[in-house]
Amino acid sequence: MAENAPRRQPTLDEVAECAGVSRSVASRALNNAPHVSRAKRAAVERAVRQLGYVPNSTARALATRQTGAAALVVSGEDPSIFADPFFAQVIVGASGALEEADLHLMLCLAASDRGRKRVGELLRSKGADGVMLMALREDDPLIRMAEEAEMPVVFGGRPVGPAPRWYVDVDNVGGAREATEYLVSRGRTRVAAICGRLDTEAGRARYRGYRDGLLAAGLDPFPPQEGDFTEPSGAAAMAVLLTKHPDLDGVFAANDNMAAGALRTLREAGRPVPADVAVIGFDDLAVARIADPPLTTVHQPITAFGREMARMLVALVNGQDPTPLILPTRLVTRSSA
Amino acid sequence: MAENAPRRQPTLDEVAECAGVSRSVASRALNNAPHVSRAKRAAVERAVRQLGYVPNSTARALATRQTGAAALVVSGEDPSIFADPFFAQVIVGASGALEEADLHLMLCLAASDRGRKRVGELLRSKGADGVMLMALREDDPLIRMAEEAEMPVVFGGRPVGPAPRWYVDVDNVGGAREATEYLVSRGRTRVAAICGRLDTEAGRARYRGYRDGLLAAGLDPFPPQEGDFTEPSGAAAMAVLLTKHPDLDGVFAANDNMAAGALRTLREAGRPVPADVAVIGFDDLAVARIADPPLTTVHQPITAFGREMARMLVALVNGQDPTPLILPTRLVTRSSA
DNA sequence: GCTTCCAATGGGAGCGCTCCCAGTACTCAC
DNA sequence: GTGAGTACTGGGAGCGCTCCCATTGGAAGC
Repeated sequence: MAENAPRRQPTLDEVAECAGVSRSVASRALNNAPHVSRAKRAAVERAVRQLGYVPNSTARALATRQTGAAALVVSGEDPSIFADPFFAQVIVGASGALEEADLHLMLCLAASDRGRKRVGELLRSKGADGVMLMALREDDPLIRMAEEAEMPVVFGGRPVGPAPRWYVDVDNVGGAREATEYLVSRGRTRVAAICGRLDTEAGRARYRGYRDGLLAAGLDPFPPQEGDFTEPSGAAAMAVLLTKHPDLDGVFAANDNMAAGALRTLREAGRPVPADVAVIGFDDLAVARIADPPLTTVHQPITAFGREMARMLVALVNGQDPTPLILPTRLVTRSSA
Repeated sequence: MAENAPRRQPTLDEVAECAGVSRSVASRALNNAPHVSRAKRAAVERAVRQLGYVPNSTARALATRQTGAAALVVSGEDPSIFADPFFAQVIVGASGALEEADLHLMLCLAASDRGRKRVGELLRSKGADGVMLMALREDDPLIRMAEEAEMPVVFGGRPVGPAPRWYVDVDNVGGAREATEYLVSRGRTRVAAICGRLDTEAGRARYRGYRDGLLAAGLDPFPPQEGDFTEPSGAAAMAVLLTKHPDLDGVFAANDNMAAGALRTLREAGRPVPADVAVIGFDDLAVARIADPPLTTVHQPITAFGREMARMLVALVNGQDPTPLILPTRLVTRSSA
């Protein structure tokens, strides 16, 4: 009669019985722990194979107080922020590093009150062993949540305000400065900036780098023309700049999406790039290569960024105390500047 | 002395004690179950607030045999497949639907033997309540794993071979056919195809649609020029086509990435688009709008695709038996054709 | 031959929650 | 006043695993 019952997954007890050992021995054998004789170890392995046993991860999690999962939280005011290919690359890197540590990846788009509330509960209910936080804005409620969670937290990109204990970031200031200096070195003197959201640290830092670069060359920085890191916002910002400063001859955009938008606006306005206006981006996403003309841009190692963030979290979960990391950028010259 | 101990999260027992009720009553109150007096319900709520109690999700999962998580598995031979912005949009949709059902999202890039093995273990160890499978190739080992997992499985896009019981797909044949017919209606008579991987159902179906469209118009289909859905592969395929069939006047690319690549090759070859060669894509990703000229393409509702996939899985998890779903496509005309 | 020591063993107590079920108290109809 | 019915209540048995610890038996040392 049990024959037709929906066959449950076998349990450790059944494996132990089948192997003629106690549950303890079976458990130790399974976890490659010492104090198991060769013979019994073999017997357990046989039983595992015979019964098709796989340990129940939930039960294990309860007993060990470790879930075997890490959460990657992407903040934002609406989920479409995640459509930026930047995040996909981060995930590729993070996923690889987590795989090495045998952790699963939980992805949380915290882009609504509901979403943020769920993240809070995930953290407080010990639903993951640690968290990676990205795309935080100034006074982001997630910052508090993370602090209150008694759980390792790694910031992917410093938040606005005091630097957290553990983070991975990119040299935003340096990269932006290098880009601007490059523009200047190519003879541009009226270089405007399409900057990213100024309620993010990346947005601010890149504008600072731009400003530093111009000041160092004795040129006047333009006031920030703010976009939100999307292509349309870049196109719009470029249009405004063209009206306000028709004589500009260079543009630093705080990311490639906005640079692509700027390119579009310039094309529509009949301002040839780079002959008339030089454009430079930031990120070195696929769009930089596809754009017409191909974008000169500040490359940042996005996959490495994700990887290092995950590695830092793994270290934290293992009780270590890693140090913050700032990844270098590098200028990639193509045709737009 | 307990004062200085690292304060553990309070447990249900402590909440119960603090509220002066039994654990059972506290549990019922927490889950809004019946058979709890107003007074005790209030007492429990007060205790919860006072102690800052949050139920431990692992313990709950063990007791209920439900993890509260759904896995999204992206197959592929290397993780970079995930860099395709297509997946990000799917995730936005899926994430929203899962949020409604209060499920968390586990993301698995099964792009190595190790990765696939981990997915297998996730499924068999009951690490999630259900799975969504995407980007499967012919004879993909994940198909078997999914079958063997005693867990709801939804396919995002039919796999090559017999249709699974539950899937969400897009009308690939119809969309490709409409695109091709559009090209023909605009007077193109020598229309080539840059098709996607032919070991995926989407790749095959779109080629079929292309072929059907040409045959219906009494024109000869070109043999498939295969790419792998990436921009460089599209550029390469276009180069080959240009050599083999210099007289072509239209190209149907099986996705926007490859269409963008084709555009690049055509530009470099000095073949104006669409004057000389008309190009049409598939997906309607951001790149289609950014491309120069902006791509005419087959729009598919990607976010809805993700959402419906997740909803189907939720229905399955709730014991319902949803029916497969095929989403419509729609031609979006811009300038490339 | 008798301690000493240690690898191997298995019983049992959790981990923190849900849920069955027996028991209690109370209302209401007759 | 009695019995049936009903809304609460809390004890206890799991869910499937890990891990502490007391126990055992054989090898090693004298």
